[in-house]
Amino acid sequence: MGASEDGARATIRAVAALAGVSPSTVSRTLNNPELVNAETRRRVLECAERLGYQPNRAAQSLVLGRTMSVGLIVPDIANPFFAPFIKGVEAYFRQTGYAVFLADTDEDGATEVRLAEAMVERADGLILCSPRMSGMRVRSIAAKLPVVLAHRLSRTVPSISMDVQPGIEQAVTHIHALGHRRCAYLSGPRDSWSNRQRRKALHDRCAERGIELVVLGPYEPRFTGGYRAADEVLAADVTAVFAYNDLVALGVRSRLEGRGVRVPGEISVVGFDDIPMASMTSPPLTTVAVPVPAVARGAAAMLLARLVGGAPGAPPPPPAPELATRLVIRSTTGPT
Amino acid sequence: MGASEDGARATIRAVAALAGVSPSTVSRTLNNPELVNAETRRRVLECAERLGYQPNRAAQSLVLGRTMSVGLIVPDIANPFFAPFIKGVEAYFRQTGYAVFLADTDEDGATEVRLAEAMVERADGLILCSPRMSGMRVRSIAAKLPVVLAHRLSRTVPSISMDVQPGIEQAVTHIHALGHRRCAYLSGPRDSWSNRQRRKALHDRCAERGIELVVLGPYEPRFTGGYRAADEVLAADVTAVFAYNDLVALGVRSRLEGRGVRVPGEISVVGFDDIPMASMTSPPLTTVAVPVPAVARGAAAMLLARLVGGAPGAPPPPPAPELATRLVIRSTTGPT
DNA sequence: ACTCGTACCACAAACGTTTTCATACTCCCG
DNA sequence: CGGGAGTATGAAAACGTTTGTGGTACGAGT
Repeated sequence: MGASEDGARATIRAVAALAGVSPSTVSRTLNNPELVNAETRRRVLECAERLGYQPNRAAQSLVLGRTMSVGLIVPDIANPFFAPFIKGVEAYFRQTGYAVFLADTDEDGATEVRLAEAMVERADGLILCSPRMSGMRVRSIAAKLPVVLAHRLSRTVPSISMDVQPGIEQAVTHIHALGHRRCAYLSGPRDSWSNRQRRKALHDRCAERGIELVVLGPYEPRFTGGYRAADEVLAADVTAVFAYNDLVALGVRSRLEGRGVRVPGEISVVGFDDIPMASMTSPPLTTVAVPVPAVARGAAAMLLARLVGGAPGAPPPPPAPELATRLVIRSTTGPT
Repeated sequence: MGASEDGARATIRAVAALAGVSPSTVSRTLNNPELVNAETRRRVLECAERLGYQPNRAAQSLVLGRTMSVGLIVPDIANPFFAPFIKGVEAYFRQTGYAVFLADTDEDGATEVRLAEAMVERADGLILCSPRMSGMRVRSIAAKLPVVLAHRLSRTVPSISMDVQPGIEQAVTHIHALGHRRCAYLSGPRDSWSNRQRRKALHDRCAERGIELVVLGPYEPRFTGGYRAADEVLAADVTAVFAYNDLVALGVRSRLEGRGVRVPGEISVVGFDDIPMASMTSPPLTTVAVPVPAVARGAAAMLLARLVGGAPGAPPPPPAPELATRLVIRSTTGPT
């Protein structure tokens, strides 16, 4: 770093003075190089380099009216389902010069709203991942800055989600083929859009095949939630359970085993998400895999498009085909 | 939300005009209320409320010279060890009005440096979690903005870490008591400070008790790393292994089981970190628990102190007593 | 030689705050 | 009744950029 730094950061004026030009010329060399003479450009660039000049972000933001950062709000960083999502979004924006603010709502709707409101001041755009807040709230926030919803679809706000149908179709077919006729769905948070999605799809597919589906819960979408669910599952007299997500599935399995119930011997368990852990436990979990990185990239791309393209028009594109879910059969499902 | 918003955000001038005062008075009402007349204050506040006025962050940053945001750089968000850390830091700063930028280095030293450099422009301070970069790099960055190191100790830069000794002491005692005399350490990333810490402590304690310690690796600190390690473990002819972290421990256990080796029947496994997953697998993992939330709070507090208190003096305080690690005995360790 | 065009650059305004300094008013005391 | 001490407010500078407007110099065309 061949910069001769005297503690204080170099301003544009300093490099202008050093190069013997005006600040505007420096600005232009940096932002519209083609507008300045080659020789001047060289000199300015050299001086900027020498002083280690970095434009002041605040000043830029002030005049340009944008902060070059975006917000990302997720329900729970500790939930392994969101890690690849966060990584995906971050990776995408890294190349674009945008920084991303991350916030964690602790699965709480009120916190979510507070955080989103706070983001309005600091970010140019916002990605709401699996938001819990009401559609009205979402619209109110979307009115203040570009928002895209991930893992939740909306007609009024650009949004992206995976297509839950194929995976659930496959799961129900699988369970039906194994001979199960009475199953349970362990539901997730009541205000979660994806919970409603999953429940409905499951309900429809089961009905089609004459499988009786009892809905249990809601349970908190963590390991401990599944733990709680297990006892209610045993009371419900079912031979297979679909869990809201893998964490819950893992929880049930663990508790079931603790109570001496064999999985899949006596009860089959199907998870949702296919988090890394799902393949690591023994027995590994049968689960519906979700193309999280694709959703993440999609969400990021949509937001970026709204950020650079001025037109707020263009209605949300339909879920792309690569966003389909699919069943991954491992070892927690077996014949009745 | 009784704001009458006409799309464009209200400026301080707008509320000044509405309240019939000068912008300076509005600014004072908001920042030094005691300096303005009670009646004026009431009126200004009301007008601000009515317009939904929110000070423009960029403008504030520009004049105040601070951005009210801090950076947090971690090696891997997907690693469950870091989730509570991130949450802890975020929760701490949430109350202080600072926002936190999160970045993920993908366990890569070069990426880490790049990200840290990028943070310099946008944040007032920086928390480097388990940094891989060289001490020189760290100092170079610390020269540009307040930095605190977490999970790595330094004499020149404020830093905080847990005390690894008690946990390792307990683990070695435990393993020794179970009759093991030849063990392996599955090392983590070569450039990781905590890896060196753990290896050294382990080495010393084992030597004291006449336990032979063979060091294997390095392995990448994930599940798959442990998978790879398992085969080398079998070749090393040991009866117990200490893994760099829980993910690796889980990986070995899984692969060992896959090769028909019973844990803890034939080989005992000790992890490190006590991530949530450690207690969920079967058998649950014996591991050295790390007080991550305490470290997170400590790091955040140290950074905040440097941010508000002007004096950069005060040398880093020694690790507080509550930051001790401790062994959690579960079911992956047993007698030889 | 004069004009016109082009290429390059400087000047200055603007972005929305905070804060210093000055001013006007009020009140109290001598 | 005049002056000094507060108290409350306004005017203006400053923070570091970007960008529109205008001016200068130079070459070419008539």
